Amino acid sequence: MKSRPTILDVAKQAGVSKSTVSLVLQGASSVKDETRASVRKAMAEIGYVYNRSAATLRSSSSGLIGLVINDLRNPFFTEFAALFQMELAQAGFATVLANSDEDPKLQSQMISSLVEHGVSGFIISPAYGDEASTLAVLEAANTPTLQVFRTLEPEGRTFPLLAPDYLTGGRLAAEHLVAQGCKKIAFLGGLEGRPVTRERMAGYLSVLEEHGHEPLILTGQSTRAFGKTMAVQLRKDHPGVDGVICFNDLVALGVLAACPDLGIKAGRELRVVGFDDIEDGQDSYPPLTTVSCNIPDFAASTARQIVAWIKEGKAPPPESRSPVRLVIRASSSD
Amino acid sequence: MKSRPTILDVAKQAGVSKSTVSLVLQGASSVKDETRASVRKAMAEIGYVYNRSAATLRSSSSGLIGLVINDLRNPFFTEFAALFQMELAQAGFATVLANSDEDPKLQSQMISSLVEHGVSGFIISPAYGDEASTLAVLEAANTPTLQVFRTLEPEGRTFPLLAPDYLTGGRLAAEHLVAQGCKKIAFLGGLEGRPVTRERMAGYLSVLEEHGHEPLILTGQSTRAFGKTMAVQLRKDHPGVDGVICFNDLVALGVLAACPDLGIKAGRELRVVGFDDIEDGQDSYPPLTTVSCNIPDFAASTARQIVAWIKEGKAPPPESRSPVRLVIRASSSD
DNA sequence: CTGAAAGCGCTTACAG
DNA sequence: CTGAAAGCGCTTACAG
Repeated sequence: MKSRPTILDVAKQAGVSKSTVSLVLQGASSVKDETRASVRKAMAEIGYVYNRSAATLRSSSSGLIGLVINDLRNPFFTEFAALFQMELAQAGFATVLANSDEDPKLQSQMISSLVEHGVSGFIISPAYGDEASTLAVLEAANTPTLQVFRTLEPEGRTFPLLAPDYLTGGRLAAEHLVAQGCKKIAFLGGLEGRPVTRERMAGYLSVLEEHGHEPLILTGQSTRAFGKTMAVQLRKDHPGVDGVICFNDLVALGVLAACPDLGIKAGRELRVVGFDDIEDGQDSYPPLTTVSCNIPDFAASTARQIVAWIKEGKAPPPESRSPVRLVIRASSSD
Repeated sequence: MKSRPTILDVAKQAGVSKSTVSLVLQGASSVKDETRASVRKAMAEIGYVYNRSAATLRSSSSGLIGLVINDLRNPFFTEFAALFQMELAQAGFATVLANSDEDPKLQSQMISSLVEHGVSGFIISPAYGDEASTLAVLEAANTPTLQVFRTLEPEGRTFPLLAPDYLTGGRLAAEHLVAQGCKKIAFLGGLEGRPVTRERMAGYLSVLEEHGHEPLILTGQSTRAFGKTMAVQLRKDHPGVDGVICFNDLVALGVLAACPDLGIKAGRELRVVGFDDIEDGQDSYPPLTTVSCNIPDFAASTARQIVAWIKEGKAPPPESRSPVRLVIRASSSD
């Protein structure tokens, strides 16, 4: 492992001073094209590799962005993470990943580690619990920080929140089921009392009230397994239910998977709507009607905003909501 | 944004020299317990944050590991990435993520960027194509590099490969279907000629030959959509097929999703086996029989090996295969 | 067990 | 447009 060439080596090779090399590296417009070219050529010749640690130390900007996700195994977050990382790479930033796995202790630890690495910004879809400590670490970091999808601060906002318009999503889903003629519509999944659950549910509740329908709410884990269990329970305890709005697609896919064994025709006897529009829903049986949050746009917009904040100091507004839309498939309209 | 305290500030606060602070930071055993305690206390008092860029510059070890994945949206890889990241965090390393999205150009670019950030090691599940250029960038990095799941170097090995024993997996799947009484077993999905496809298929082929069965191979994309299409095509062109081994679970889930509309009873008339054991397969209808690669163990072992290589210079053997096992569920044994 | 000094590879003013 | 000098915050020998 011989040590890598430095800008001094490049300078020598190109016959200029190291300042000039540094300027070329930073893309400064003040360097003559000719000089720039010869510097670039020298770099290629000796296999120069930019050392960001050195640059970071001097300029205190690492080009690293910390992405902290509460549950990376949920395809919804994965899709976001993958797209966000790629957007960021385009803008010249690398993404340091941390999966907090819904564990606030782990979350604080990982954030601290990212701070040591000098990340220039944070994107966090936070795990709930021990909010004060997480917020304290983040605040101490004193670096642009965006909350996405969820917030640790239901009241007031230290860190701007970017989230889909969950409430409208809940409304769209409920209106659709009412329009399909459903008489008894249940809301399934979502942890009680969480802001996201509350918002999605609020949309559902307001529509039901407008139409004089009785609501039925069964909160719980947001997993396939919970969806399966609930399908069984609905059949047993609430046979009248003819439509369900699920907290997310995983729950909905669980419901759909349980239907055949229960002899329920999903999409006819039981109309099912999910939330998130993960890829799996396109190929389930039957294909899943769902509220799409348009993750590709959301990821691109998140990347743009954190980069703008870092580069130009423009903090986004305390809260922005991105549009959602209903994607109608056979699970609700057979 | 006032600048952060440095070890000098800590030293002043604690009344020791900055070397001592540095030694405490590194956990050197030569520092008196009492001194160590007072240094730690000083750090807490003034809110000191370790600056890794500075440490990296001097010691040329960043504590960053680059994870380059060909398709992060595939749940199989996501699960690996999430678990690997968490293992690594335990060992004091942060994970920088790059999704190459099966694009070799992007892959080279992202690797270069990670090299600039001074990653101490690479884990790569490579995208195929333009192998020479990817390998060149990696080689120039001159840092511990492990290939996982796939290799860019079918012959010889510059970078050790860690992969599940795909061949045995293919055999287990085929033997199981033969034991279930299947007479005509097809192999679905996997891109033609890729090493991973070849290995899984080889296991299948050898078992079929042992039993005097005719093989039927339909390669293609490894997606749910492909599985759905193939189910239709099987019904039309190869109605005799009573068992399928799919390249991965996504293909298998696609086949299962298509069965109801085709009037096929999956698990009886058509026995389906997948590969990977992603979570979704537990809750599909019917639950999916599959070859498990035991990702939690695999991720932990990968983390251990890269850390050992970095810290102790122990490179793993050129190739190691981890055990697989068949998980039998209703999709093949109703 | 602790201190003083040098240096990692850049960027940043400041001259010219 | 280019050079010489200082400094970012650590770690690393080397003395004591």
